[in-house]
Amino acid sequence: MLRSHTCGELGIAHVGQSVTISGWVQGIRDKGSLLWIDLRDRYGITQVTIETENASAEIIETARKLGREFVISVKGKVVERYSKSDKIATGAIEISPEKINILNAAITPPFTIEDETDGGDDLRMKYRYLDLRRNPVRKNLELRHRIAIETRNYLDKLNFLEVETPVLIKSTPEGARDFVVPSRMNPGEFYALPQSPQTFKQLLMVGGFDRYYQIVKCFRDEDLRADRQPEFTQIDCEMAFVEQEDILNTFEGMVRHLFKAVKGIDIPTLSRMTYADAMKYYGNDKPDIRFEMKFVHLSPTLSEGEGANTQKDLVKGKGFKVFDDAQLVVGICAKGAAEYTRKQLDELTEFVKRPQIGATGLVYARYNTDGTIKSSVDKFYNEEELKKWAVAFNAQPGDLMLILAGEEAKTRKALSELRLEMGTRLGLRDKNKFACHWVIDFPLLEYNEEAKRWHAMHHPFTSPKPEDIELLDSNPGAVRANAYDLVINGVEIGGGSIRIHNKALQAKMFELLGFTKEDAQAQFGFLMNAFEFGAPPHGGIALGFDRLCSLFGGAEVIRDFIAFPKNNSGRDVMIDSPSPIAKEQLDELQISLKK
RNA sequence: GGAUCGGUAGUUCAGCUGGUUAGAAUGCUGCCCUGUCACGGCAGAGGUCGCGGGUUCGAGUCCCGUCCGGUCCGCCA
Repeated sequence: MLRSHTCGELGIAHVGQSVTISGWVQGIRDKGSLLWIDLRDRYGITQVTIETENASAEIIETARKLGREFVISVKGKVVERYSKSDKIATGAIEISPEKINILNAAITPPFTIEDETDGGDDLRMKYRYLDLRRNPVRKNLELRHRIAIETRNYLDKLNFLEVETPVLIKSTPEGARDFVVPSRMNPGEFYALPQSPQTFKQLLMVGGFDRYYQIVKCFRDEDLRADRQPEFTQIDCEMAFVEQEDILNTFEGMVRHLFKAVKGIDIPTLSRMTYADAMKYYGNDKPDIRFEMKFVHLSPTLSEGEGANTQKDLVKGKGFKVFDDAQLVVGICAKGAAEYTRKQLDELTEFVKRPQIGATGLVYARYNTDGTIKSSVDKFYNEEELKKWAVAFNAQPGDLMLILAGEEAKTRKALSELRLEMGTRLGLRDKNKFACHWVIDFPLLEYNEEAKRWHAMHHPFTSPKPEDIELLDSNPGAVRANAYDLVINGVEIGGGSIRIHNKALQAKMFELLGFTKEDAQAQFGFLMNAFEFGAPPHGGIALGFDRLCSLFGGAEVIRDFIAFPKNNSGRDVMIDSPSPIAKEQLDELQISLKK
């Protein structure tokens, strides 16, 4: 060993001992006759002190040659410091060196290796191995490790087996785009990298492994985001002989265990919300319930029908065309925001009018602290009518009502964005506060306008609720699935379903999704065949591991919780991939490139 | 595929309405300094203003195109 101790463990108890420590030069402070070297490794920083009066010429010469990030080892005595530091764990001692070895010189790094680095994201990605030396990045990976260990601990105790599934699998038409891998031995044919081990874990259930899990890489060739990488990690789980309730309880237990074991936080029992309510009250299938600010409907909703409840209609027929023509008029009440200035309200209007949000405008009504109500539509609604709004919003003096109108789906989505924006502005989205819940009863199918056909909302193996099966032919969009999402702080952390384990029902699903019998057989015959050999009822869930880590770490970007992440364009700027391959390789694979 | 913000010293940024020699901080180099720990002091080096074209007497600044990066929409069963 090139060290007897790490740079983080020496303290006053070691004074007088002869030790060897190794690490990187964090910095040097040269005061002429006194010179300090901060030596850093994964575990901490230890100060090496050289008094030029007493030190050998060799040591002084070596020390003055050092630069940042040189790798050195220092043999010397632990001595108590003359002036101690309480900023670092080893601040009470320093090393008086007898010998300094330069193990490797280093050129000046392009950014500072400090907690608050001066490096931009791009540079840090290019020199990721330097970025990894920084405390914040290291701590994120330590957190990731801890979450993985605790996940395994929890699942192992419950008899789950970690089983590896193949990475070279088969491309399927459903879902995300596949990354594909050409097969040299099978010219013209391709493997696909798994979007998830979905079918394999179901086959493990058929194979009698009634409790499976895997912390596993998944691959999706879709456009990226701050919380999406082309390769990402899932905690993938499946159980046999269970119903939805069992899955929810088991993984609620896991989430609570992780919060307790990793962060020391006791999470209350997870609440549940139906998909329909999530959309109705939050305009979003993954509501952030750290704060209320539920949607308030000022006109009957589409599902309730035109004029179904005229008493509820507080806005129509007063000559305000925007509301009269709207399919939906819906708003939120921002507590205590009545004092928003014109400028702030204009900002909010601009916010909802951004093309990504897509609202055409924003109506506001201030419930002033003097009890009067001032709205942007006073021309159409008198004080008495506005008071009725306030009642509907349950608004108090000092509150601000924000209202959007328009086509239902678009308006809900826009108001959802506005709600989150207001939550942020009002400081209601504390990253140290965690609100976990289940969204259940997702629709089985959603209609894809572009492809003019039904798509599986979760995936094609999801079972419909038995009581809704009769609707499969008459009203496919109304069929609910035994599908559920785990949502934490408005982030979709996981999702799963009870699967179909019956060949006939699975065949029916494929038919609904527009597969011919032949296509279904060719793509998923192996699964349907397996179902004929005694498939147990089963279901499962998959949790986004990277997202879970970033959530625990209080970040929204998952990149810094991955040792070697890719950028927004799916590139690894450190190794510069993807990259062209040699003509010989292409030839061997029987691949020719389009010009 | 689309929206939007950015690209100026090794790095992070400033640079207004187009106008003299493009600045600051930090890092780097040299010298001084006996208790620093974001050490301090003095001096110095360091620039194809992403790239191409255009407007203009004159472009870091305006226009067009392009490349790269961030965030978002579409997409992500």
